[in-house]
Parts: sequence; structure tokens; C-alpha cells
Amino acid sequence: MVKSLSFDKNGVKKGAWSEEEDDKLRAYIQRYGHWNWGLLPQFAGVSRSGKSCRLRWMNYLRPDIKHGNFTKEEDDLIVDLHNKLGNKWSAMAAKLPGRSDNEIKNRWNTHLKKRAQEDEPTTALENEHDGSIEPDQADPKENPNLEVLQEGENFLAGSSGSPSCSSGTELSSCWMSGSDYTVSSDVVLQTSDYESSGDFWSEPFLPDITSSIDNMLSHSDLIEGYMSHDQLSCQDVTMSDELSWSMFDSYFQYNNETIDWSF
DNA sequence: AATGCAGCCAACCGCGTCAAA
DNA sequence: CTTTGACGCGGTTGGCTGCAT
Repeated sequence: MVKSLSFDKNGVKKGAWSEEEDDKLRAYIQRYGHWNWGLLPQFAGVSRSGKSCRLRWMNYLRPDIKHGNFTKEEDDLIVDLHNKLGNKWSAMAAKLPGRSDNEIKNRWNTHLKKRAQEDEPTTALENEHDGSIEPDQADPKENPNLEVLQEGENFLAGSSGSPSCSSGTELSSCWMSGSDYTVSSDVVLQTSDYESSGDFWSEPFLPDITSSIDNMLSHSDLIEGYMSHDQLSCQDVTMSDELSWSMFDSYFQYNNETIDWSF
């Protein structure tokens, strides 16, 4: 059911997630939020790419995620939404609280596609694009489905005001904004330790960065990088409480320094 | 009991989008 | 305007599971 464990050339673990990894990731995100998926694996202490962490969280570890069988109502809704939206899995997930886009996609491909084809054999013929809606058809009067599509898109775009987010995509932003874990994009890692060797999603992992005081030095490199390159000022850091400050606290405690915040 | 096969689903991959520099 | 980084999305794959033979 899950891919066997392997490592890529950068030492990034791939394949099935262990319970320990799940625990680490869950604990970290529940405590600090996911302020940067690219860096999160290092701080959470898991040997995974940021992309893999994000996927694992969105599809499996989120506290609001539902596991188990789909109800008939959910199935019906998926079929209905697919008729209206096409393969817009994330938009469909927005309408199905507790279900990830991946789950819905799998559900459709393994169960509902066949059922839908049997129920409505003419639908596929009527719509060359498998139910999806081309932007060129963007006239609600001409295409009633578009209203639903737009509704879904509006839902996604305008949901930030609502605390109840259902899709993986939305939850991501909710965790960012709702938890106030926002980091200025000015925050750029400057130390060579953190230089990218390519696509950040598959960047090499720095092992056990949070597990020992030695590793706190790596944090300190990071912090010094922040502070010494005019990449970051206190004002720029809007991530709240524990995330940044515990990191900073630890750093300064370790170095027995006092902080001059008057810069 | 052993083997083959299809179904299922977690995870991977590549590309697109968006914002910031 | 271009480049770069961060992230999200949808398609695809790998391999486990359960059922049939």
C-alpha cells in the first residue's frame, strides 16, 4: 500500500512514513505551524523533503482529516461535483470537510469513475474534456456549470475570513494566517549550510538539527545569517511566540548573550 | 498452501502559479 | 520585465492487501 523506504542521492528519505516521523511532524506543526515547508523538515527533525512533509500533513496528519470509508452522501457529492468541476480535486475537497484532494481523487479513480460512467454513458460524449470546463467557456449564462465552478473558486479565494477550512489547500493558509505564523519573505537563509542545490522540495536534509545543543549551533548559524546580512530585522519577523522566540532564546541562552533589540 | 491478479491508496513527480526581489 | 523561491495541483506510480484459482 505504501512505497518502501529508500533514500535519494541527497539523503532525503522517501517512501512510507514511520510512526515516529508522523509524531515528529505532527508535534512540530501543531506547536509551531508550518511557516516554511522547505525548512520545516530540518526543524521538525525528519529526513524528508518539504514537499513530502506537506503532503503527509495535508493528506494524513491534519487533525481534522477524516479516515475511513466514504459515506453514500460523500460519494454522491463527489460525483455531482465532478460533473460540475471536472478534475478540480482541491475545489472538491473544499466542499468535503475532512477529506483531502488526494483522497477524493483516489475515491473517484477507484470507485466513482466507473459508477458515473455506468450511470451516465452519454455524459462523456457530450463533454470532450471529461467534464472539465475550459476558460474559453467562461460565460455563466452560456455555461451553467461555470457558476458552480466560480463558486468553488470564490470559496477558495475568499475563505480566509472563515475559520473553518476544510481542504488541504485551505488549511495550509489557515494555519499560516490563523496561527499568525507568518514570516517575511525577506527571510532568506544566507549561510552556506542552507544553500540550495536545486529544487527546494528535494533539497538535502540536515539531520537532527533540533536534537542537541550542537545542533542549536546550526540554529545559531541560521540566526546569525538572519541578523548579519540585513535580510531580517525584528520588524520583519512576524511569526509569533514560540517558533522564532524559542529558537532565538535557545540560541542566546547557549551563547550566554543578551539581546540588544534596539537595532 | 501457493500463486496470480486486480483493487486500492499513500506517496512521488513534474509543472503551473504567484509573489517578491 | 525577468528571475527566483515557495507552494499547490493533478497525474502517475509502487507496492500492499485480499480474493480467486
